[in-house]
Amino acid sequence: MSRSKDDTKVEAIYKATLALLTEQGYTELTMAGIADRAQLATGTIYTYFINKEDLINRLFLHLKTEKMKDLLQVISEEDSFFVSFKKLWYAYFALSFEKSHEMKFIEQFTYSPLLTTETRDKSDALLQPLISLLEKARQEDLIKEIPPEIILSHFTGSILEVIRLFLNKGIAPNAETLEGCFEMAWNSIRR
Amino acid sequence: MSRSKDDTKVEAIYKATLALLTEQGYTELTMAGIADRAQLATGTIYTYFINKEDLINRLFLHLKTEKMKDLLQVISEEDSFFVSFKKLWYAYFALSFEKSHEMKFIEQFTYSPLLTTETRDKSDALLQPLISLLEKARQEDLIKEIPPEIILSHFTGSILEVIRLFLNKGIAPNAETLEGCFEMAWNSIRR
DNA sequence: CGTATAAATGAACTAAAGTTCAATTATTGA
DNA sequence: TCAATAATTGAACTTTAGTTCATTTATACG
Repeated sequence: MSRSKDDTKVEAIYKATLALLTEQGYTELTMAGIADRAQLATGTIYTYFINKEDLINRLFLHLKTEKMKDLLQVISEEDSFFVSFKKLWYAYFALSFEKSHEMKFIEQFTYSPLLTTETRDKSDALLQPLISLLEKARQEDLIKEIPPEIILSHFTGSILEVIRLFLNKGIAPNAETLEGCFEMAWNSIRR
Repeated sequence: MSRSKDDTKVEAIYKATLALLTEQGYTELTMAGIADRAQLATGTIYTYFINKEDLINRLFLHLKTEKMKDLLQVISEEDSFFVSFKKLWYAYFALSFEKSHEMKFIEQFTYSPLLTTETRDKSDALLQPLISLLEKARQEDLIKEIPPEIILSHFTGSILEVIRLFLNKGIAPNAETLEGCFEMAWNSIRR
């Protein structure tokens, strides 16, 4: 079996897992169900994943990696810090709506005991580009003197929680509200 | 059996559930384990709770109610909005450290599919005093023109995420960092 | 006291889900 | 073409956990 075929199966399993998880939640997520949805036999999953835990951990890293890639794509070296920040903030918001299932999955498992410490470490490492961006801004005295990790948590926390609120109510924010939210974010770190 | 005895048992079950959940996570949380920890027979739990789902839902509401009571205790009518806000913010932070297990439980289930819509509605209703406080500040033009629910999400999100960071690293923030975090919060909503 | 009511017990029942593996099918490359 | 290797299948196995209920124990009260 060729490399690309492997990826197809893995992708199908990922897709099925994500779909079932967002439709029914973790308690209802069964290996049989995943296999069924991915149009495979139950046993086939075990050719690609050690067990259910391995599947969840690898899917988590896969989605988080994709998310960070999507996010970092919107900024370029020439941009000022403010422009980068604004672009990233809006991209994060837009992404959360476009890929709400993926985002919900990441959220749901970020602090779940199902993730191994290895997954958690790898996941943290993905944030490095954002940490660096904040560190540079700190050196240039553009933002407050607070550890970048804390600033980052402050943001991801606030953005995600607001997004959860919208997703929960099944509505999208209007441009005005969105701008208001961005201002809250910017004012919280600007010097 | 008298009323107070009932409460003792229910409390014991709550306590055992919380302990096991924070020690091992939901997947390892069994009714037998809870009973064992609470020094009861498995069947006894079913005298007080319909089933596992009911137990989780009621424990969630119980903890959330307690948390809100603790929080609202720190403010009084005479306080200015800024003072109320600052008191609440610091109280929230302190509470999260003192009762980190309770907070982690609330967090873990806030967006979990295990909660019924009824629980979710009752839980939302508990936030009403805080919503009112923000609405009043809005009318007095002390804060930005953003829906109070969004402001509230923005806060709980950012505070909790920063707290998670500290709890995860096993460290407590120093006074300086704490003050910095509070300023971030205040600056994000002040007019 | 003694009877009625309620609570507690924990072994047994039931159901379900993760995992395995012998048999089958597909792919590879000489 | 055809053996060797790899992938797929899905029924069977195993384990585990939620729930029930007949029995025992405790409590309430006339």
